[in-house]
Amino acid sequence: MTITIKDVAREAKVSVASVSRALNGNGGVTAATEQRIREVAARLRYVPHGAARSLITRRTHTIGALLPDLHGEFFSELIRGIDLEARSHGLHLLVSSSHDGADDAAAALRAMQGRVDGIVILSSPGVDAEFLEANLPEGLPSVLLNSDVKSGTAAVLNIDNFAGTYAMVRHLVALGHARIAFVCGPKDNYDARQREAGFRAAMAKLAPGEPLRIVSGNFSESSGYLAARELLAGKTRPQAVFAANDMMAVGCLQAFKEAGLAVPGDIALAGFDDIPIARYVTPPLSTVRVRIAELGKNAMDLLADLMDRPGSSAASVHTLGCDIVVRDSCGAHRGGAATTTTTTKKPRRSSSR
Amino acid sequence: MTITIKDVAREAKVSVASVSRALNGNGGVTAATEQRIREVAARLRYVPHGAARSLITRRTHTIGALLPDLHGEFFSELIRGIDLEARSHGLHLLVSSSHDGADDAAAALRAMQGRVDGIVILSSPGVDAEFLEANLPEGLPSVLLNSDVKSGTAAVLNIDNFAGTYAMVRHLVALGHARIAFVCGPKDNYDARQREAGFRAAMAKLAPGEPLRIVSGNFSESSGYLAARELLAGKTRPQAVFAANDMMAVGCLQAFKEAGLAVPGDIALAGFDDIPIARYVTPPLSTVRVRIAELGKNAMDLLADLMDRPGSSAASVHTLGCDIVVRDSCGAHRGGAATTTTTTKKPRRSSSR
DNA sequence: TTGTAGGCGTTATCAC
DNA sequence: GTGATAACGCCTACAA
Repeated sequence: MTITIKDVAREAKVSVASVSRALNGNGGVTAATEQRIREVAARLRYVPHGAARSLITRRTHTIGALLPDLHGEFFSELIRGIDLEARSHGLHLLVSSSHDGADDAAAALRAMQGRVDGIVILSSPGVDAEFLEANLPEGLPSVLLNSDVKSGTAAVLNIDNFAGTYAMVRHLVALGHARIAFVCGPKDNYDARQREAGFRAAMAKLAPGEPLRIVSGNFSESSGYLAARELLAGKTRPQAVFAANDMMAVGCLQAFKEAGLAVPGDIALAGFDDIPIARYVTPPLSTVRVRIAELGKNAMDLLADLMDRPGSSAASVHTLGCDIVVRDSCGAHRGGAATTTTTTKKPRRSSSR
Repeated sequence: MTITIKDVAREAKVSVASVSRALNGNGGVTAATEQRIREVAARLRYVPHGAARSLITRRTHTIGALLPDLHGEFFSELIRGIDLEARSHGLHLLVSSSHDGADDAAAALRAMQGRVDGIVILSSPGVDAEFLEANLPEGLPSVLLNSDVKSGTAAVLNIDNFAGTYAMVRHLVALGHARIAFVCGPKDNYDARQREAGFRAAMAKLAPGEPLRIVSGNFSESSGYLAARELLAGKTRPQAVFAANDMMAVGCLQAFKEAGLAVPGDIALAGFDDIPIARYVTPPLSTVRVRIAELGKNAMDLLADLMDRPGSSAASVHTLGCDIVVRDSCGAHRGGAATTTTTTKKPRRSSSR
């Protein structure tokens, strides 16, 4: 059937050991024999069997990505970023999406055993500290994304949701909008919680007198639509609405249009994520840009780092900053974009935040 | 280090054979011992080593996906579709994107040897019949997507670009637009070629007298913008513009707006793909919907089929139909949407088209 | 029912 | 420089 190293050895009249040496360029073989072996191998279209090689080498040259779902811009961009960087490290990518919560994720994690050299895990409701404690294979280098678990063994990389939200509120306030309402995301989502916290902190500091107006959504367009209707039904209409993600902002936009409100004339609007659609709605949506592909790239780099020096339980926390991108939806087109810098916190396990 | 079947065997005071039997549920082991073994395995957090198991089992429970790139809606939706169906077959997904052409793809294909049970290949310029002949591991079940190569060993699955374009032209003509211009895609892209062919055929049949107006683009938004400017610069302005994909249509839309033209009042516009953005531009874009996730699902099903009965060189050609979705950009909102049916051609290797 | 042993395809460690 | 041969972790005859 499929041809093995033995076939090459027989054909080239050498031992399998020599074939291995020649093909792996480890030296210890004459240029002449190496040449001959390479020719035979090429002629026979010999390709080493990955699993067999991994077994003895203890390396798969593959990293795993465990995601809750593959739906939407965020995930595809993230995978793209990871993949791009993985390639440049000479690594392959095994993706696994767990739709059905923690059990599913646990199974996926098990299946990765012996198939990957490291793993990137995007946190999701069921995937918390104790889950990882129980299911993460020991000694497997891993990077946690958008998670508040402080793992002793994994590196953690987060988006700076807090600073991003804060910056956007500052921008809105600077534009003269003090009565800002917030459409928050699902409570069990880490990013959503951070964004809401950022909003609360920013309002407390930047618009101290204003009563907090927060309505709940679930990151979906329709939930944004509903939230906007709820806001519009209130007695005092907000001057600006800040949605915790772009899709909800798009939903708000729809509701505003239906209500005959001009954006930003009658009401300003801002989102979070900067998904491609944000640029194409009318008016173009001001938002907080998350450089998702870069997040993936950084995660991969972090992982590669962990993989290079195994055992070094470099549990570290990193944060990727985000910019605010000003378009038309919150009025007063301005040039600059505030940028949150990327920071890295070293091992300190204290609960500093 | 990582714990193996031997550790479980020792701890449970049985042989490795019994552990294997117990854990794989093959029977031939007392309920009592199985119970004990399972407990020990759970306590030790034993997880079989994938590579080792694959080596003897000859199965990896993994399929590979070879894509030219991971950028854009199309790829992410495709992966999603594949992944979803792969999961339901109990298979994992190894993605590999080859950015640098054929050599890159060849390397990726080699690396998959022994790591996957089957493979889905999305065609790209360098990946043609002879490439596959040379690089596709023999006996590895494979499905080709959007490709015109008639492989003897692989199943082929295509979008019905031809019928989709044809249907859209019919719709435009029915709306009273006879002077339809076409913005085509890159010449080295299979889908692009098919769409142009569909347009030519449709125009010849449905608007016989009209001179053909075709300008070239490359599927990018900016190329669409440029193409529209070129069209507008001509002596007679077209009544409708049909872009070979949505991103180019979006570019056209921008150009029309800048030229002070109302869509669809002054000029109608249609695209192809139905990417999410299509719904959010103003006016919403009429387009030909490609059910990309379904394409991925079907590809996976085809592959699973091939994997089930190995050796059966069931080279077959399948086509996935597409609908036209009518929004506001081409005038006269109508309800229904023409649908191209999904067809399957059996083994016939003749060049029927 | 259970254990022993051989082999999957490769690399690594020895001898020669 | 080259060739046996022992791992790597697992499954599966075959024997007990």
